[in-house]
Amino acid sequence: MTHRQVTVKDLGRRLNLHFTTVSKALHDHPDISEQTKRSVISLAEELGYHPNSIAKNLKSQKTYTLGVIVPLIKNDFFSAVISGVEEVAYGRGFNTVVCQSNEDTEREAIHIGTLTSNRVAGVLVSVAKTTTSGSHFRPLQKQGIPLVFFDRFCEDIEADKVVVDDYNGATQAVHHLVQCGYRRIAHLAGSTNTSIGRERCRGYVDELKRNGIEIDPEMIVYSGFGEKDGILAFRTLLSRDRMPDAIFAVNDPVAIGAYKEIKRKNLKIPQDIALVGFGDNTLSSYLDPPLTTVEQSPYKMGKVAADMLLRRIENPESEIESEVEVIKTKLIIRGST
Amino acid sequence: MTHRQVTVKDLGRRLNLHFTTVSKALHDHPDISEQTKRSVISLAEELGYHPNSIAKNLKSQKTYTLGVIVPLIKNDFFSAVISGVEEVAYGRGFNTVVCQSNEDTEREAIHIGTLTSNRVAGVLVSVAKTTTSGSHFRPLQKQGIPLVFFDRFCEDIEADKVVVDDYNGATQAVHHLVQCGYRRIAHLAGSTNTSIGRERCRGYVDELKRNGIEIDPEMIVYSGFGEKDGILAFRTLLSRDRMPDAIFAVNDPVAIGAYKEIKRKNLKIPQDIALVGFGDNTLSSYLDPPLTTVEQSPYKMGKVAADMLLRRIENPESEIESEVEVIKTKLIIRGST
DNA sequence: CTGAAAGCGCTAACAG
DNA sequence: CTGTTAGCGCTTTCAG
Repeated sequence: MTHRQVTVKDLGRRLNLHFTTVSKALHDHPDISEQTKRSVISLAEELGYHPNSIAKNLKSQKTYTLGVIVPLIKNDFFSAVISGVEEVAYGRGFNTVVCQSNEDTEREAIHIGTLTSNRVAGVLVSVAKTTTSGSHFRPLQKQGIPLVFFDRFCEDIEADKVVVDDYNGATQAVHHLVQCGYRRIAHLAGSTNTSIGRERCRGYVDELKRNGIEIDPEMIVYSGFGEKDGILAFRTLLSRDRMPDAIFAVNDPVAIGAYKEIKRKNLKIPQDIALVGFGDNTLSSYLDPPLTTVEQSPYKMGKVAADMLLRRIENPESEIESEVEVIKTKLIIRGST
Repeated sequence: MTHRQVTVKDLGRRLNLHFTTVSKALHDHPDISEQTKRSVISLAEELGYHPNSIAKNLKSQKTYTLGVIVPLIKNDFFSAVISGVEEVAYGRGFNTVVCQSNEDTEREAIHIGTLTSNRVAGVLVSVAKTTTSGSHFRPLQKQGIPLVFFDRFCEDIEADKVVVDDYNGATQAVHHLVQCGYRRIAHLAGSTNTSIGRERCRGYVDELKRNGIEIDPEMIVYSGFGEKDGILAFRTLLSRDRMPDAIFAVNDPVAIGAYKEIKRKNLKIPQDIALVGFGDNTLSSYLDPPLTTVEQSPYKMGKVAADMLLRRIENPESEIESEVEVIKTKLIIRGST
């Protein structure tokens, strides 16, 4: 049953041809007679011959594989990015190998190692939360394997990036709240040691100022990026002096945490308190009322990132400075405001 | 900048050692003196040497890569499966290459082709909806590459499978409704040309019978698997003579469609009508009331499938009949019943 | 203890 | 038109 893999030699043996002749025939080389080509090709089909890409890659010192490392595949955002990456990779004849770091820097490093060993053509990474230094990405660069960060990146590594326009997304969200007449707008900020947290907070602050609304430090609660963080952050907010009339949350999970807590306190959204998220997670549109949020287009982000990477792969010598692509956001207005 | 990749020969040249000696040193071969080993290893680290897996694989005729083909990566269920696969693959030293078929048989076949060419160690597939014949999986089997189907499979291909226990999941759901005192239980069935649809419907019917409840054909509506199908199916149900007091939907999207429609008609869940889904989609727990549903454990399914595949890979000669693993379901009781 | 030689499957330059 | 040869980077005998 388990037939050994068919090779050009096998084909040659059966046809009394040298295996190199077979190889040329399969590549439609002009040297070879139509006659021979036909017989080779038909035998190849009959035996289910598939050229060994490993040998080919070894010879050519090239490979048609992209590596992707994400914190967690089973995640709305990242799986959509991967979908986008696979889509353009497939279209350009590349395969995609997917690795998850589980937010663990060491595991990230190990993945970089095996991807390097496998001589992937390029690597896409969204770094683990715990990753501070990017030194484990150096091997890639040493081997001349191009690297593109998406969404989360390392400051200390010079590489292409694709990021969401966090700042403008935040201003859009806050602008909308102001338009709706809210004035006491709170911000459930993520942790500000990530660029995402910093930029969204900056957008919030600037947009309030731009509208002549004073910044009240009491109205900013620093938390994490999860639903639980949202719950806790909202409680903290309530424990302070003055009630907000609207909340801009750093992302949808945090907004959803706040949402749950608001409902639990029997407050009405948006009458008592309006709520805006960031990310347009699938379930945000299913809440009651559905959540106003900022669209991040992860699928598009994956496509853009893969595209950048492939450009690098196809122009290996270009000493172009690293570039940053910014994915435009779009405000999605729903019932929560 | 773009340094050529470092090889054993490079190391050898720098140390005045033959490259085979270097190779042995790196593999901690007893032949080699500690002295030499140390110098080799330290130079390897210094130069950022990473063994070329391609060459290694070519030599050994082995590869440490699993291929996964799913209809769409950007999908709750499949991305969770992939997550599970990657998890166990990683733990056993394997990489995972992910391909999406976009529910297109031809694209599925192309993926099979490149995976075959890349001599992946094994392949996991959930087949595209449009796939009827499985003949494009033959090349794999011809090359002796093991294949495991998960969730969706081809009847005409002899291969290992991992499937959800649809029948018992359905009986659990219906049993629960009966326990709660509902008697007029409707079923929004999917299309019954899939095993999923058939088995869940069979479970529904049998469980009613087992409880002495007569089957009323008016209470079964055949639809598809999407939210829209749920909406339409519920309307159909209402247009018929008698109102159900509970609904068992073939999956969560259909249940959610019904849910929306029920709310639109100003009926109360579960007072006027109870609702059970199947699949435990993320958003089901966020509905108000949250949806009672049957857990499918896609993450676990991924793990089990990868495990089966790796077992085949590690025992290539075992002529064991193909096996079927059934993932047990679990009823998750929430507010909708 | 270290080196030489062969070969994994393929391609490409060169001979016949 | 077809065959020979060499080599991609590595491991694995087998000699020294």
